[in-house]
Amino acid sequence: MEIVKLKDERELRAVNREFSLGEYGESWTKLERYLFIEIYNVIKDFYISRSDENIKGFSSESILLNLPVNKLDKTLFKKSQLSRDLMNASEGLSKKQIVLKTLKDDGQWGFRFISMFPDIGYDPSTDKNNMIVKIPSSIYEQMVPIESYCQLDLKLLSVFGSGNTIRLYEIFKSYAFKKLFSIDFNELRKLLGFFNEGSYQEWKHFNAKVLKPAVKDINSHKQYDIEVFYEKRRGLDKISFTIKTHRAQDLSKIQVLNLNESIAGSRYFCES
DNA sequence: GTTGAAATGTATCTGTCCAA
DNA sequence: TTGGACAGATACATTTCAAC
Repeated sequence: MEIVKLKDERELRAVNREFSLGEYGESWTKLERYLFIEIYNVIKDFYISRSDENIKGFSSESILLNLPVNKLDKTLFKKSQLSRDLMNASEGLSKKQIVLKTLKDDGQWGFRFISMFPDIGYDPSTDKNNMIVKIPSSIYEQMVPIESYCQLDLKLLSVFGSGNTIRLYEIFKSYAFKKLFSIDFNELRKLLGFFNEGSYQEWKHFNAKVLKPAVKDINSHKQYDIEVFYEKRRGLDKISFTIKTHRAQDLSKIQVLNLNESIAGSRYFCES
């Protein structure tokens, strides 16, 4: 695993804590996660009125955005293989979907499959500086409730060894403002997606294979962000977590944008 | 305080999957 | 083909807690 060098400047990303990349699909490569975060960042900047320079179009149906290729963190790509890595990660993202399933008492299944990035591309002959990403409204609407945002350390997301750690880091960060919070074992399994899969039904297995290694991983980088302590009393389902923040983050810059307001310098297409 | 059962923690092994 | 990550099972050690 890559060792993070101690630097003062950390790059933070605000991510809606109700909308986790850890929940959708089991296998995300690091580059797919990274591109997801960068796409997310463009949308977040737009919705908090920080920047709309990368928004090509916006309607009630979808949002179309530019992802500047030259601003991507080159250290995450293989040398001289940026374009190929980018294509592979984009292809991976194009296959990601949100799956919503419900089972009624009478045995009937309800379902909805939504592609997260139905149109993602890069055409250097047209625009060599930007990738184009189109996101349906049903996806980006899940991204925008600003009051639910928490700030994630981008470097940490790229360094964590497993998806379990990333998802738990997101969960811990979303509760970090509380300092102390409790959650039932099965509720935590649901958040991690294990409940539906039926995995880790016993606490000792869950603790040994998921929680403990993830907390150890997160705490090994505590100087950049948070340190996690937890306790589960015998016979109780409740797990008590204490989150210690070692590096304060500035939340004051995040503001809520009223979507009914007109956007200054609007170049967006409106729904007909 | 002692005891013993139950719960929990830890170490280790096997098998699977995936990327290099 | 190989090595690493991970899930799951098992055996054994340790801790907890209620009953006495």
